[in-house]
Amino acid sequence: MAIDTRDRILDVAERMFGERGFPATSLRDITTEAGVNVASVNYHFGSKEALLAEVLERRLKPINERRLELLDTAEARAGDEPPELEAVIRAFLSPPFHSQRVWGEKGRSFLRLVGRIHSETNEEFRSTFMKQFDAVFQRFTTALGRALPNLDEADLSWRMLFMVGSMAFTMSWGPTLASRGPNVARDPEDVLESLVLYAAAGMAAPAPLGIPAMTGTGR
Amino acid sequence: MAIDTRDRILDVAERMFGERGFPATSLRDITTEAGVNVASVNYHFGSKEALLAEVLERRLKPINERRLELLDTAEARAGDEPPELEAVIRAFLSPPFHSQRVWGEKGRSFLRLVGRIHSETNEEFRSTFMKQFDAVFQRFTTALGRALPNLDEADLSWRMLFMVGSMAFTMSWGPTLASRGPNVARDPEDVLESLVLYAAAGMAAPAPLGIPAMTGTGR
DNA sequence: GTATGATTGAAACAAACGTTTGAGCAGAGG
DNA sequence: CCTCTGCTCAAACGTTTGTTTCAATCATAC
Repeated sequence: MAIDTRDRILDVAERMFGERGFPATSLRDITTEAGVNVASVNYHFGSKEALLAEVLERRLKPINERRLELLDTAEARAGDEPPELEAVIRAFLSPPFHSQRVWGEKGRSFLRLVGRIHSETNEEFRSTFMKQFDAVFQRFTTALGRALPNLDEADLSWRMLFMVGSMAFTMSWGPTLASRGPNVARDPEDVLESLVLYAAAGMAAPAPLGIPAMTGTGR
Repeated sequence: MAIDTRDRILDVAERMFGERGFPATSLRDITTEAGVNVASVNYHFGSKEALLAEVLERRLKPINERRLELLDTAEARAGDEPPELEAVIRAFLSPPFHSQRVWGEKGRSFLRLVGRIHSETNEEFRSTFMKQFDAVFQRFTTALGRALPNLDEADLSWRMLFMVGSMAFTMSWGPTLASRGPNVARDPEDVLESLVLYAAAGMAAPAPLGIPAMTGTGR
């Protein structure tokens, strides 16, 4: 019957992990809904954690590749100059939101899952998982540092944390907020626009404390 | 022996929920570390979920009260004018960070827990839990709307989501980031300053799309 | 047609979970 | 003295967890 058991499991797992969270979803929940046997998870993936890893990688790999692509073009367009701040931010934020469009409902629950990953897996899983992002973070930190020369390493790191935070939180809570009613509901593409504007303005805020290196945009 | 079993359980639960997450922490983990019997949790709190609720309320109640206090003074200081944007934001963000100072290590793991709450409890728990925040959100949304008259309801809601996202994420990941080394480590009070600056700039960003009601970068 | 290797099925596994039980203990009030 | 109340304890409760087992089934190549 099953056209492809593997994919059926991946799809259902993605949705359920996103809706209920990883620890709260049992393998039997998944396999029952997918109409496959419990054993097939361990047969195809090895373990529940390995299933999660595969669910993530399947979607995240193209997202991160796209991020680097967009950053490449932004940097190429700037030539020797520092890349444009908003372009860098957009290169980082837009791929996951754009994927939401492409993947429809599936993509949406995946985004909620990504928003949750940071908080509901154990440390060792995260660290092995985060290696996928090392190259991405490295490149974007460098690019942001060039676009914002008045910020030191600490400022950059913390502001990137702020940005990733709004992104992750928006991914997991956006659907909930949007269900509040037509007054606040927004097209994902518009949410992205808002987020890019917000992050760009936040990034460009004057450096804190009394560490002005190039004090630019004063009040 | 136990001076106060209740408090011992609360303290250990707070730390472990913060470190490992709620679903990943078993009652036996908690009671073993606290040196008390497993049954005492159900005796004193009724259930594991009720324990979590009490852990949260114990710290969150004074935080939210303090938020409203600070907002009161900010609005009083402004008289009939809209309150100052940065003051409103600071009123919202500073109490949890300040509590980190007061409570030391305990407060820190609590902040991590708060950052996680949004993603690792089931929907019904969250909705009953979120009622504590309704009044706070209401007041702050109104205040922000007065300080930023060029934003409509949707803009305000989403930007508040962005702000809460950076806050929650910083709470749960700040300690990890700070452990990266002295180049990025920062005093909690300084992180708060960065976050306030970032959020204030993001909030004050021009309204997105083509919905300018009062177009302008500020007042 | 039959052999072969990949996949699925029902059932069982041990371990861990949150919760409950009921006996036992301490101290205060009468 | 006894009794009552608040609390702790070891043990067991019934589920559910992720994982394993092994026979049955499938598709494909010989």
